Amino acid sequence: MPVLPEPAATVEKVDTSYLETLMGYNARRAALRVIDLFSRRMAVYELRPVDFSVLSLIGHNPGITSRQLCSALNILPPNLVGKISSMEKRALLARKPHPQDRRAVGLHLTELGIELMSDAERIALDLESEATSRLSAAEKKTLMRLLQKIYL
Amino acid sequence: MPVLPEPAATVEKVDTSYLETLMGYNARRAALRVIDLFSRRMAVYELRPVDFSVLSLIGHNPGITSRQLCSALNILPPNLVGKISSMEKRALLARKPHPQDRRAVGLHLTELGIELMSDAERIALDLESEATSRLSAAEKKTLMRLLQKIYL
DNA sequence: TATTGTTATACTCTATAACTATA
DNA sequence: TATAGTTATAGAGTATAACAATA
Repeated sequence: MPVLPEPAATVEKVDTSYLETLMGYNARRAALRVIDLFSRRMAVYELRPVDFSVLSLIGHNPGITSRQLCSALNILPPNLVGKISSMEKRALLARKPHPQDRRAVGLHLTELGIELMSDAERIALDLESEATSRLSAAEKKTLMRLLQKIYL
Repeated sequence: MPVLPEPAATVEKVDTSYLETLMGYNARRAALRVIDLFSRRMAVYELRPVDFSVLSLIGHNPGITSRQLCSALNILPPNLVGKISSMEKRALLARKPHPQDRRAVGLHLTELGIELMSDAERIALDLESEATSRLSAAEKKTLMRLLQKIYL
């Protein structure tokens, strides 16, 4: 009977089953997948995911302040400043004096901003259904609801 | 009859309902929530989420190569080099010559690495159940399955 | 020729401290 | 004294190009 050589430690197929039991791992991988697709599709509009969220919230909440945006989107004020001024330079949004508080600034979409977001929201809808193409309508609804139970 | 002044555009409560219809938004917010918790709990071990994934895959796949790690975790080779050498300096992992391919390096956990990951995986389990405390066991299982249908 | 691992490097994202003007 | 917005800056994450050694 021949003596088999000690098998060398090599990995044929990587076993990821443990990581796949962790919610953090699954949520991160899924989020990155959708966001990568989003970034590629929105590149023509030069809108990153957070830019899109900011413009969308301004569009649906005319007069919203920077502070309110930061709270709603969980971003820090210093990191919003550059985005706002950049999008103001692109004439996508306008800053107006806040009627009650002279420290604050009310944010509004311009006509150009409204048009761009109209296109962008249509693109977003397409890319979302592409990213979730393997889920049924009921599964999508369930997934959204369960995700919101985590972060809301 | 008094003429009411034109109401100023101020936002009382921010309406986020549109964003909450987007999978990308929900997945990103939920992932960031779990990962923030993870980062804070793992700070004592100086393990970031990706470091944990790397050590975990090495632990469950002794002899795995950098290239295999990059493919499995969707990270780029140049961004793994620093992590590997840093964790080698901390004596958490060892690099051994690959038995068949002299270009490659097989990665293995040290005794110290095994002990640290044993603790870390226990912490991870705790923090995961904290992050998903509002979900039933069945909901957790469903959520994992649906997330995997997006990225796997 | 193609692949593994690596260096250098640039760009983006995120975080903290400190300032100003208003409340 | 506290808050809205801002500046400066440091650190972490992510991307591409190019190289040496080996397949």
